[in-house]
Amino acid sequence: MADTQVTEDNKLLYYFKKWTVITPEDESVILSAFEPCSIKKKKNLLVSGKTCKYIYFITTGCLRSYYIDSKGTEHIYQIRMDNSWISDLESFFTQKPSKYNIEALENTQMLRISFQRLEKLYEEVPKLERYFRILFQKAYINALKRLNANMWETAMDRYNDMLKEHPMMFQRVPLIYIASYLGITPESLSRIRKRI
Amino acid sequence: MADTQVTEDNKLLYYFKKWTVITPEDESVILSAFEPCSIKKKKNLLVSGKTCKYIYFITTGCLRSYYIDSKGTEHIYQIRMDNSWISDLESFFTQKPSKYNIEALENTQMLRISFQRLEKLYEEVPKLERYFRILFQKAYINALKRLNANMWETAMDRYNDMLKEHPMMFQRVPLIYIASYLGITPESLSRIRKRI
DNA sequence: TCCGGCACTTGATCTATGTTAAGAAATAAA
DNA sequence: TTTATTTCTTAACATAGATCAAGTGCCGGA
Repeated sequence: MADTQVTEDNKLLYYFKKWTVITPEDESVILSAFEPCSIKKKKNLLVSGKTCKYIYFITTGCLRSYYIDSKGTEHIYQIRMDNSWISDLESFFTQKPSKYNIEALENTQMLRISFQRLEKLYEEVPKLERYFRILFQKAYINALKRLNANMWETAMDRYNDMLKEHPMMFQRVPLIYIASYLGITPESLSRIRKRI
Repeated sequence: MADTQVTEDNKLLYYFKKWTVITPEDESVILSAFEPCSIKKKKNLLVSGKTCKYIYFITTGCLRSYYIDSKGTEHIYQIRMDNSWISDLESFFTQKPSKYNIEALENTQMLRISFQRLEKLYEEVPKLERYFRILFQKAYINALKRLNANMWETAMDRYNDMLKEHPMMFQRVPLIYIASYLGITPESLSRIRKRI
């Protein structure tokens, strides 16, 4: 178990170090700010109406975030797997109730940090502002790409792009969720797959 | 003219100060890093194939960024007016050729900073990392909202949302551009407007 | 090991939006 | 003021993807 712990922590630091300089002293400050947590498959990490208290770095596992529209239909806007972040950022940063749900698609291990603790951590390790600045820059650019694809490309093109860029997802995530993430119905996705 | 200059600069600093602490010494460092520039209506700030060398803070004016698909159709992904930033961030941060064009819809005044100069400025005024971290956080959240709206709401709902959130745009931007920004054709927008 | 529900597929029909084409209104240019 | 160009509207028709409905296969829990 102790060994597993170390591996998880190293991956978090590994990503921090990709974009900013972290001293050995910073490392222990950072590690102590995050707390490990885990969730079983099909359980909820966040429920609509509650405030999102944490951002989570997924060490291993898979989660989806979605909202339920006025007709009761679920719409998935994120699917995240190992070594990425998940949260409802709007709720997290405003500390107001969320419209979204986050559910585990697999048993999942994470490292989490609360809003207050993160604000304190930015003061203790200002270099982290740089890491998160670059993280959000990239996330923003990706969101715009996905937006363009959804507005101007066919569902089939989006499906093929996803096959190329996230082949692992098709191994681990049911097609009904991938369909919703692509902005189409499971029936349409099924027809698209038949055509190939 | 000198007076105009001061007003412009104050607005830039005003936005920086909203989210981070800027000392008087920092102020002059920041102001000297940005260079004023302007562009006439219908002229291009960025042409597809060229690398985007600057990010621009619009002091007054209006610009659109768009790309041209394989069929030759223009698709607008950003319309920006006074006191906001415009650039092709992907090209800017990677310093590789852009797929996008940026064109002035009005005579526009801006403050610009190059990639190298911005990197240097981050070192001179590390607090700016915080400002841009928060800026990109918000931009990312907005991009996801726009994505959700485009995937799951009707064109009419998106039009009404835009009327509410950006009423000024309808005064200053032709409907053909707003239609493209909303992800529909001018004909569809025209029909939507007739129904109201 | 059997059952019940979830995941996936297929077909028929429907609908929002796109496409094509044309003309009116508004704005810019001459 | 006249002309040219861009913006906006309207109508007829086309289509991608949604909806509704039904059926198959599979996995996990009693």
